[in-house]
Amino acid sequence: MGAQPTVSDVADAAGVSRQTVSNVLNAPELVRPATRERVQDAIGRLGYRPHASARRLRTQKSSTIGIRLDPITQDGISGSILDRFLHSFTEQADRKGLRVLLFTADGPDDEIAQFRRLSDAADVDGFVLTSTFHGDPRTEWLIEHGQSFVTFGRPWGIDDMTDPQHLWVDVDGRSGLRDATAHLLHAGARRIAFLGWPSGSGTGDDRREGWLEAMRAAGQVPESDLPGLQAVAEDGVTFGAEAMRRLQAAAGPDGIDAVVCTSDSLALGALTVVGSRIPVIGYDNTPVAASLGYSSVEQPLDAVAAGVLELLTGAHGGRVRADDGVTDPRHRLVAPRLVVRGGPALIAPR
Amino acid sequence: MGAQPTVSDVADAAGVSRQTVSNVLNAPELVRPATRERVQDAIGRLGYRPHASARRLRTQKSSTIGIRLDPITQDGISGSILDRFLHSFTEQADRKGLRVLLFTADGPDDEIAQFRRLSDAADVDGFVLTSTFHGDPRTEWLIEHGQSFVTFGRPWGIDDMTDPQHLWVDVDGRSGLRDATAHLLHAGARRIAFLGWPSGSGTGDDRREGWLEAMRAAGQVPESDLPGLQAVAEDGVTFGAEAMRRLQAAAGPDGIDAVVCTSDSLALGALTVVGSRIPVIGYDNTPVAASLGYSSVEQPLDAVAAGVLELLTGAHGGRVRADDGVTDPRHRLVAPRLVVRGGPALIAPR
DNA sequence: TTGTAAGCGTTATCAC
DNA sequence: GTGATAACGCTTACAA
Repeated sequence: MGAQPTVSDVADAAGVSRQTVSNVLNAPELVRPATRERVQDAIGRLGYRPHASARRLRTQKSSTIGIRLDPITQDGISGSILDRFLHSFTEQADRKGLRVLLFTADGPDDEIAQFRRLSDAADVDGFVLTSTFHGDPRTEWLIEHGQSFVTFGRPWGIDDMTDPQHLWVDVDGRSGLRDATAHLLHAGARRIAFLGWPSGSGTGDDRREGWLEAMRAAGQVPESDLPGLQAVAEDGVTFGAEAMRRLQAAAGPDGIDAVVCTSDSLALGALTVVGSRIPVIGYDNTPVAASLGYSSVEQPLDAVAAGVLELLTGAHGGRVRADDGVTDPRHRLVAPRLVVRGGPALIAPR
Repeated sequence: MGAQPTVSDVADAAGVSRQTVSNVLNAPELVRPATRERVQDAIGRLGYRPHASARRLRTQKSSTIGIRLDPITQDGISGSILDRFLHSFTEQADRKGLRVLLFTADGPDDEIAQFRRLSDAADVDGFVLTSTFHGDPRTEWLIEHGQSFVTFGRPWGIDDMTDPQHLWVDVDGRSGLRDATAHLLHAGARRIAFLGWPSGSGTGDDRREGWLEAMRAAGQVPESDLPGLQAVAEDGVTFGAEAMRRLQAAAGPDGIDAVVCTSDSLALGALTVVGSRIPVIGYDNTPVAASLGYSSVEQPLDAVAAGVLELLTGAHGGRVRADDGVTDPRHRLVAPRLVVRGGPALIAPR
């Protein structure tokens, strides 16, 4: 390895000044083609690479995005969703010359402490937040402290959704569940149940709306029956199973023709109860849904990552944009896609 | 927010020189308590935080570890294992003042290109590699180029395992499967089958050895029957199901009492075939195993992360160590733990 | 114990 | 178009 060559070394090797080397790198058009070539050649020969920290110090830009790793969940199977987003985001960020720095935090307050730490130390130029929730204190702090950030997930407060300072990208869960429900209706199902999270979670309520809309549009079930076709549970396979049993008990003589869920975990729980007797559609299209063969609504994470990045850097790419100059739309709502599968693999009975 | 204060600002505020401020931060014992306190006070008042890039430039240390995000797998459910490791690693690294930088790569060659990019730019001081495999070109490159690194996973080449330049931490999969098999034997099972990956994968062969050892130690099944109690398949739920069927077909009249697998994906596949008729034990203790309630061998990822970090930084913590001065054991083999569960939730038949 | 001076590798400013 | 000079914020000799 030996010491890495510096601009000076390249300059000497090419017979030019340090400055010219820098220009070749950062403003090639200012440099005469012949010289440029000579410098490029020296760069290649010496294997020169700019020293990232030096450049960051000088330019006062870290070209680094901070992102918190979600806490690991116990009873869910959807951990891989952030994983996939992260993968896609890292890959795309890399192509724009941005690095992704990880951190962890115990709860929102700790996360805010981390924001402060990382931004004060000029370690990052901006943040990506995931799992936004109702009355999220994190975005407030970030706005107040002039930090660039984009959230994967809408702000769920009353007016927050149109706050020009809050850039966000989200998946249109409502349309996802509308599509899932419509698909089942089209396949002949009438009484389609909804299995979701307790209300108040924003995301969950939104998805529930999609089911409601589709059910009302179809008009196959009287409005008065709709409440009985819903059950809520915390996310998790066991909770899903439990809620499914409640649903069956409450369904009355007509029963249930199909189920749509707000997560693959709930769907899997439901499936452990109903098996392949009735179709169950999940949400997130996790590997588990794919493996077991049940339908699920897929979030287009590549598109989400691209949107987040675009909002963060400005459409033209490059470095993280300053606060001002935001002229593009400030949020993106991307449509999910229903992945239809035959039905779950059968786990043979005892 | 305004500009961040610098050492000079703190020095002025405390009525000392820049140098003294730096000493308070990096060598407090050199500074008289009274002055130290005055400086600390000014730091607190101004909210001073050292500029990370400036410090890194000066010290020629990035205090950053690079880690590649595994490619996302299609048919597997174990993606979350790296996820959990990453979480634990990031958290522990953070406590030692190390940052974790992410990158992605398409295959080993591309990953090596990334190594070069990140190390040439002095963006990272070292790497953590996951998913090592037979004849892994990555470690060779890293050694050759004097880069610090630790692998999660043993080197599987002939002599590589004792290569003093290759630090590694791994989970003792052999003992994991030995325990799993022993547990089943203890519970009364005799003919225990092994469902694993095609030989050559190091990790898989090692785990298979554990099963073999336990079976031979028990002596309940004649040696000549053992080959018939094995099936191999690529990792994945559907592959696992298929292999399980082959296993049943080949088992002969005595059948199979239980199955141990090299992954939760294979185990789930097997379960879709045998249901709860016979016990199946997986590997990785993924959320899916927990949710569905089948037993699995858990990798102690916190311990692995701690080991990796320790090897990377030296037992005393702090910064990433230089190449020389490695006196501690150069690898850690940590024992996994069998998590016993009642049996899989039943997916009702059609 | 504290202060002075130099330099880490880069880029921005301004002469030439 | 190219080159000297300064500065980004920090740490580390070395001198006081």
